[in-house]
Amino acid sequence: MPKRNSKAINPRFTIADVAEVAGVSIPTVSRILNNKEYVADETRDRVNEAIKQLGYVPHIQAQRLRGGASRTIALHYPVESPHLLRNVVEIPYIVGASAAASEQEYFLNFLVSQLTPNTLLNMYRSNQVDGMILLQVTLDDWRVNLLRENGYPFVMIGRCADIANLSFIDLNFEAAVVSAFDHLVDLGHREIGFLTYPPSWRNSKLGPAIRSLEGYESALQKYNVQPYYREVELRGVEDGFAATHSLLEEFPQLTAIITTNHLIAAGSIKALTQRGYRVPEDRSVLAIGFGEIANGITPSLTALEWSLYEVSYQATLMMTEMLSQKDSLAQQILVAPKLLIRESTQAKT
Amino acid sequence: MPKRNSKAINPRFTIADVAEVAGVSIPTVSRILNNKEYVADETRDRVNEAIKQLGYVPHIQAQRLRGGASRTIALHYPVESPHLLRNVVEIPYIVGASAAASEQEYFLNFLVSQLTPNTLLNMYRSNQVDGMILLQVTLDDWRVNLLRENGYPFVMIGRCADIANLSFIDLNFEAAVVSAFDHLVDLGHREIGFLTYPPSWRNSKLGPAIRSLEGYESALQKYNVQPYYREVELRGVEDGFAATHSLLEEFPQLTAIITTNHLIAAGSIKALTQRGYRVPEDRSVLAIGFGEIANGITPSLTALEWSLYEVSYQATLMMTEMLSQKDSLAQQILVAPKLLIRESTQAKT
DNA sequence: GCAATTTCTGATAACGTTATCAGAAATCTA
DNA sequence: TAGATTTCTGATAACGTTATCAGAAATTGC
Repeated sequence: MPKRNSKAINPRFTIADVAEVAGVSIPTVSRILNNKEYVADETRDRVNEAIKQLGYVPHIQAQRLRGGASRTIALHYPVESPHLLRNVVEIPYIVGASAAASEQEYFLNFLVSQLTPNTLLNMYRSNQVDGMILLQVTLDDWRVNLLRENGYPFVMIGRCADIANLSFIDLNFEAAVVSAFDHLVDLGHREIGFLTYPPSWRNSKLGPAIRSLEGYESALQKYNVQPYYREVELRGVEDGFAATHSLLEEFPQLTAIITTNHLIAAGSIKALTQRGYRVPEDRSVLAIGFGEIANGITPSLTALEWSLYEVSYQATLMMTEMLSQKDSLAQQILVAPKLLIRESTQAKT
Repeated sequence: MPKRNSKAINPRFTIADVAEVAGVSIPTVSRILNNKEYVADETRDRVNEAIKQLGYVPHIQAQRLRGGASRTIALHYPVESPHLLRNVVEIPYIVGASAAASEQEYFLNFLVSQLTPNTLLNMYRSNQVDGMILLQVTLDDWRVNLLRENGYPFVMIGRCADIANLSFIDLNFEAAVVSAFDHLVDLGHREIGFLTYPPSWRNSKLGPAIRSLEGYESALQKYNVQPYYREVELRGVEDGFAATHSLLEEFPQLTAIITTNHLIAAGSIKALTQRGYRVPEDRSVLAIGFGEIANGITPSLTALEWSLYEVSYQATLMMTEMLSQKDSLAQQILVAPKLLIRESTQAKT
């Protein structure tokens, strides 16, 4: 038995130990580990036996030092105040990415910190990551510009304005808003209120905010209906509650409300109830978004929903494919939401 | 300007390039990078200038190969079917761990896959991680046993039965259940139903299930009240809905319900409403758990809540401390929940 | 049966960093 | 001022792996 690493309680064997036990040279062991050709069956068996006997596992940093790639992908979710993070809907993003990364034999680093341009570039320069998946992409996102300029691989969940040659997977918010109107107009509603993303999102050019409004414009034209809308902060139920009151104060004729967030919808329902309306008998509420909350609300929420797990799973596959085939073309995918009819919408009486 | 790495679009400079530009030797650059003593100020300035000029960043795999540690912590959250994962409450666990890891200059790998004993050990053996944070720890958890036997560092969120010399941070479920009774008995309730974790959790000896029941026993004794309880699956609102109906069918005298999950509480409220009770005027509902949903439910949920962000932040600090000081003692922390009085409980009339 | 080819194996160098050591230069001590 | 000490720097080796090359052994071709 070769000498053990005295620093650790448990032995850490190296390729040299395996070679010694099997009575071969180090490169021969390496060849067998990497399934190279030209190895005699008898030798292979003997080496594999030694590997098994020692419980040998290659030192991953050494492999990467020689090999170049770090086989690590980072998922960057920029959060200003992580400890205040309360909206809990995005975990499927992380789980989906983690699952896909594992399957492709990559590691997934999850990053919530605010990055500076330098720390972002250093992620690549230090070989810490091979590629990144960016969440919360704005229309003019400095991360995208910087990585594009420097030729570092990345995939967006969401997208920026200039998407030439960039890979992304995005939720189709335009289609979502139009579908929301489709459903409600089908049910006979014509006076429809819309609670959309806050001005801050629009000002920082976040995709959902911008494209929801574009979808809203299309829907208004398509059905020749009047605009009734508010831009709402997404901090929680209270914001939906206040905005719905404000909207109905000005436009009491509304018979349905569309929100871009489930909690906001919960606030709408609260406000409508307080004003003496029953949901869905008197007024309908339709949410665009995601999250288990849809079932927790009374009445449960009819919603246009996306599977965030699928989205980030796909994004991660796009990333690993991009890394394995250097010259692959940019992939651009838009995902339409699914209409899940629950209890909060009903035909206009 | 030294030669560039022709493989990359962008240059990757090494310590040798810096040394050449600054006109010093490689070890001198290394010394400056690592803030070692005995470097002339003039030399230091010249080298820093070169580093800045080249945008040099150390190759992280090379550092780790030489240094031994990988400065990576993995957060293991075992999920049987990741794509089916719907309960979205645990994201603060990930965010908290990620934030703490960044601050301590560690990387956080998030793992959802089911691990085998071998893959778990190989995480350490291959130097992929220095330590792990384990979620969903059972009372007799094979991961704990294996890592303990092999002397690999880990921290539990939750805990197993034999905690001698192990570090963990756990939610104090016993105290939570007792506090729940404190609050309701204070309000005059005596006939209190309890919806607790499913039998499967109890059978696989998951801590919350076991210790909630222990807290339940204490509370029953403390207030000399009768037990009325159901073990409930936690798939969603429907489970709470059905269990509450079942419980009230048998014990119509109940005036309050305690649940161990916010969605289950939402189901309880639905069932109570359907049976003609107003919440909180006629019946009270109190949840033990976490998540923004508490505000989304109508009426909003009075609850005993934990900050999962804080919990995983602390767990990660425990891990990094353990890694930096070899012989530190095991830390064991129990966190009591905070009572947040919202709308769903009220004095018995 | 001898050259040409294929199969197999090991020496050596390299990846980019840090640790160790030794020697040179500068400073201090008496 | 000579010796001792401190400050500074560079040569060299090492971390654990993979790639390249060359040479030995086995197989093939004519």
